[in-house]
Amino acid sequence: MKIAEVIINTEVRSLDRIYHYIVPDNLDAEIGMRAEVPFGLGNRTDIGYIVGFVECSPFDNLKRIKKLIDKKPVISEKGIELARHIRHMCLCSMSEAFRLLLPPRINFKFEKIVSLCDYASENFTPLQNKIIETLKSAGGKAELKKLLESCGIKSSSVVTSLSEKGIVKVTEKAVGGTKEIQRKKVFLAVPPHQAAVEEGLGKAMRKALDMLTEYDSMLLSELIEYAGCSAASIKALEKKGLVEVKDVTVRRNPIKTEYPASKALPPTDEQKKAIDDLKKAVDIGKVSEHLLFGVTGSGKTEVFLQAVDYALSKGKNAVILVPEISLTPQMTRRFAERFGDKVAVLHSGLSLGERYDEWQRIKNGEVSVAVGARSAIFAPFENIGLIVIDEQHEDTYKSENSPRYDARLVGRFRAWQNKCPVVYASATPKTEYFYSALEGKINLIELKKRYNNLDMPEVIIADMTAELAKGNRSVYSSAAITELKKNLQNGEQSIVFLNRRGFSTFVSCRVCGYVAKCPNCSVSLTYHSKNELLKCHMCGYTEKNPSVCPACGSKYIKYFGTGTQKAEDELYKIFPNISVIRMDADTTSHKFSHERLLDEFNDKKADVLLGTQMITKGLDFKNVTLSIVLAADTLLNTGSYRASEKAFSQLVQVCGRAGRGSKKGRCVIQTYEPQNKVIAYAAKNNYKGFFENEIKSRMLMDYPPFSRIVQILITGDDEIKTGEYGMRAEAFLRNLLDKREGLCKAFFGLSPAPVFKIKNKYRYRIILKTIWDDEIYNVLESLYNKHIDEKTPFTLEIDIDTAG
DNA sequence: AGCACGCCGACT
DNA sequence: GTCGGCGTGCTC
Repeated sequence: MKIAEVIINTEVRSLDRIYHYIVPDNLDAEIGMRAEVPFGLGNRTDIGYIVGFVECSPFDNLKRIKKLIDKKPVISEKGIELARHIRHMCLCSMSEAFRLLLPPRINFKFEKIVSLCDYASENFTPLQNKIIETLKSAGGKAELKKLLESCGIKSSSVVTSLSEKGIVKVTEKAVGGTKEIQRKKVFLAVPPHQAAVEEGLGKAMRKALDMLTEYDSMLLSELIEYAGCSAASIKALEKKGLVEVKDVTVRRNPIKTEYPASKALPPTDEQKKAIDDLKKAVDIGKVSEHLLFGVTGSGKTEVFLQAVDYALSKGKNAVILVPEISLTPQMTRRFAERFGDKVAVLHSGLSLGERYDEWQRIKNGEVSVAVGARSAIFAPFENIGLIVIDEQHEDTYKSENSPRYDARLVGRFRAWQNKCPVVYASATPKTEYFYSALEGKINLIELKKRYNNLDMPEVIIADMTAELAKGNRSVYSSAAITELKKNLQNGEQSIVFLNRRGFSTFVSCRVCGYVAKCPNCSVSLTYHSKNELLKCHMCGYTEKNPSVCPACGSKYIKYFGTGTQKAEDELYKIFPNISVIRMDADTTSHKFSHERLLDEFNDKKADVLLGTQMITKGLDFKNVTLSIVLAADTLLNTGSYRASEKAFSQLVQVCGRAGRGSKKGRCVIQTYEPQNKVIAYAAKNNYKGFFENEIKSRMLMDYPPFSRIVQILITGDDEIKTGEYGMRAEAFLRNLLDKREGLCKAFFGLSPAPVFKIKNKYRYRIILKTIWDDEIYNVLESLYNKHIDEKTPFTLEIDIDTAG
């Protein structure tokens, strides 16, 4: 008898184990297929993943698989092995891990439908009567959950009793699955000039219409959000015949395939060595790790392209990860130019249908290269010859929601499975990785020269304390102003970069000190000038910007902080004729506005591009010769042990934006701390100097890679009870650690998390520092399993700083 | 989670 | 007695 080992697809962690099912003779079950199986006392139908077969089972009364969902396995055996690995590393369930390996929404659920049968009148209990009456008024059919809800009944035993008597019938219906999502889209129904002169519209309607004129068509939900109007306003516009609302399937073409084919460029000596190293690693048929350490503009992409080309020539596939693909269309473009329709693109900007299609193309072997963001590391290739992780220092490689996997570590595991090389590339590698490279655990490949031997930009550090002493109270240093003036005269473009952290815009009252705070989270609300709203960055709560102080009634309530807005205003004050494009969360909330603003800047429609983090990412403007960093010190001192590393990499990145064309670039870094070592090393683009300094301080402070930092986050609705549960978890953990001498180096017991309340949940944390050893995973697994077993109303999340 | 089983108070 | 609420324990 053939017995299948099955993992039930469920959110419930306590069901995360193998169940045995008899495979009926007529079914061709294979490992990696999904099946419909009866589960639980009521034998409800659930989806199960077949992960193996056994000859006999210690359980009697095995149930039988009902039917197979897939004709071919959706997950390979290597995929199952990968899921097990993810489960261990991320402390998640198998079905959560499987979800990462599959396109979104391919699984569905079964709903129970109750339908009324013909029956002879009987004496019914009041509740039974209520059910029958409700069913009658619903047309004889209703979904079980909704039926019980509308009758105000909590247990389903009444329905069971009716079903046993044959008065109702309970059936199952599959719901969900890979259906395209239909969304409402608003189109302009009249020519733009007519829309512009249309009269008799309210303020909200006018704004919505103007916005629509600008973009031609927008999703209804987006239009409502960005125009700050209501659905009623749009309805009114529709009634007037000015706009049309249609249902559309959201779909965009991921790659415009008409790119002209590109050929391999002749590599420089350094590039050639790098390419040869990787080719050898592909040939050797063993797992290997490489750190491609190359300054900006050293031609790393060309190295990837030629190494990938080689892997493909050996009949293998390749995976290329970029930090955030919607910000780096260049990468997709260059791969599409070189490999044409052999490339699949995967990222969050794709519609469900597109993602499903791309996944299928990979699975069916129609493509051999996958380029994408974090989740593309799960591209369902069977035979990988090369994995590339570009800009490997970026935080986006670690997932922020559960399962919190690190794509770099997943890449390493897949490289091990596929016996192939994995390449981490960066101009400013993560400290742990560079350390590993120096230790010889990772092969270090250096690209020291910039392509075409471009000079690195000249960097000026402006001491803002001295500026202040000289009486300059402006946001801009005199050096910045001088350099900007030069650029304006020469018709060259400039970039002004602000760190979001130093420039938040919260609203407060000058009279009583009231600060607008989120009612659900312990953070201040942020002001958005676009739609005059206050928004919470944690939970998305919004309210109207108050005109008088809600606490004291004063009119002197203003938004605070020198935001991007202020930096822009000051530019206009100093240079009245300057044209500036401002890019921040405020001006780019619309999906396409980001690309549009960048295109405008690229077309030289503005002198200055001013913005936050988002303007530093992989942009390549040839005419930019000056970049200015405001308040560089706010990048430091963030309290995280990774602050220096992050600040360094951002400063280097901003400097690198200047002088990518034929002209030499300049960069002005403004700071109140001009003697700061991190800034000094960044100014000289001296990574190795920075690294030496950083690794010493990491060793001194016992931070990674010399230790592991673990954070345990406990959240719950009730402030006191959550704290109490946290104390119990802490005691349990301490006990576990006591049994393993030498594992834990430091234990910081339960304390409120930095943001104590998010979405009305109270948050506590425990932090530990342990030795660099995998044993900690076992300890945390025990803690986690105990938490699951206890079935409390609290959540316990564990974050192991795995990078390294 | 979802479902059954079993215990117990309320109500005919 | 019977109905139905609620706590407990299991799911191959």
